[in-house]
Amino acid sequence: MEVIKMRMSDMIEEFIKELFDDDDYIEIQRNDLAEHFNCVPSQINYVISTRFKPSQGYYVESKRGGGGHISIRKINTTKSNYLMHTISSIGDKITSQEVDIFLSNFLSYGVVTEKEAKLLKVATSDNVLTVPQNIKDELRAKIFKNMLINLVDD
Amino acid sequence: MEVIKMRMSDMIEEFIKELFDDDDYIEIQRNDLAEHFNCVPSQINYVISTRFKPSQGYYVESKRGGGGHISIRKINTTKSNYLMHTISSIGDKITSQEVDIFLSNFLSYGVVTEKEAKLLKVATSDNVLTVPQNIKDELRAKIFKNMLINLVDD
DNA sequence: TAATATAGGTCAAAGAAAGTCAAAGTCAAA
DNA sequence: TTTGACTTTGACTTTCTTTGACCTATATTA
Repeated sequence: MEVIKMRMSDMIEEFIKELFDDDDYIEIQRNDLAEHFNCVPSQINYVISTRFKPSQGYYVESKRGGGGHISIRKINTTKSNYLMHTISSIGDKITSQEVDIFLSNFLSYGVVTEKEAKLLKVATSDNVLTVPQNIKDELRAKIFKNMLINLVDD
Repeated sequence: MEVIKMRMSDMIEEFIKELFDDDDYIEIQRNDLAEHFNCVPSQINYVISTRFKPSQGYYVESKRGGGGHISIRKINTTKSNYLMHTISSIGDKITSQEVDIFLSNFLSYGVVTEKEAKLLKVATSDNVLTVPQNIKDELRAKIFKNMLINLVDD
C-alpha cells in the first residue's frame, strides 16, 4: 500500500473545488478555511494565487473588513468552446438573418449577455453597414467573428 | 463557510434601494431606520456615504430638527448623458485613433466596461473594416455611434 | 423670544477581514 | 550534493465596518 502524501495546498485546492457543486460561483472566508485546515490564513492566499488563476479558468475577487470574503467564479469553458466552435463554423459571409439566429441561440445558451447581443446586432446590422451589397455580408462576417473572438475567455 | 452572512450595511443598502419603487426620490428618517435595523444611527450615515455617492448615481440632502429627514435622489445617470453628448459630438467620419481616445476616456470615466470597450474597438478596427479607404472612416463612425447608442440607458 | 425637544452630522477608536512579503522548509532532479 | 522550484509560516499592512461620544441645525412651545 502506497501512502501518498498530499500537500496541504493540494487538499485545500481540492476542498475549494468541491465547493463548486454545480454552481460556478462560491464565496469563502479566509480565516474559517484556514482554521478548518489548521493552517495560517496566508496559505489560503497561496492556494488561490497558484491554483485559481485566470489562466486556470477562475476569476477571484475579495473584500476586506467585517463580513469580508473571497469569491471565486469558475469561467465557463464550455462557453468559450461553444463560441470558438461557432466562430469557425461561420464562413466568409453571413447575412443579417443568420446573425439573428446565432444571437438568439447565444442568448438561450447564456453565452452572451443581452447587452453584448445588442452590440453584436447593431454592429452588424444592415442599416449600419452602408456598403455595397456584394461586400456587405463579407464585412458583416468579419466584424461578427472578430467581435465573438473577443467574447471568448472573458 | 456555506452562506456568508450579510453585513448590516449591505442589508441597509438593499433596504434603501428597495424604497425606490419606480420612483427616483425617497425620504428616510435616520433614527427610524437605525431602530428598524437595530443599529446606531451613524451606521446609516456610513451606508449612505459609502453606497449612495454621486459617483454611484445618487444625490443626497438632509434636514435636521423636527420633521427632519434624509432625502435621496437617483440621478439620471450622468453616464447616459455623457454618452449621448459624445455621440452627438462625433461627425460623419472617425479614425481608428480617435476611437481609441474615446475608448480610453470612456474607460477612465467608467462609462463602459473593459469588455464593451473591446467590442467597440474590434468592431471598428482597421483590420476588420475591409472596405476602401475613402469610406472606411464613415463606416466606422456609423458603427461606433450606433453601438454607443445601445450602451446608453442600460 | 428663549428654552426645549427633535432631528441629523462628525469623527475617531475598536473590530473584523483579507493582503503582502520575505524567511524558512521540503523535495526531487541534475 | 547542490540547486531550484514549490510550500509553509508568520509578522506586518491595508481595507472596510461597527460603535459611541459629542456636535449642530431646526422646529415647537412656554
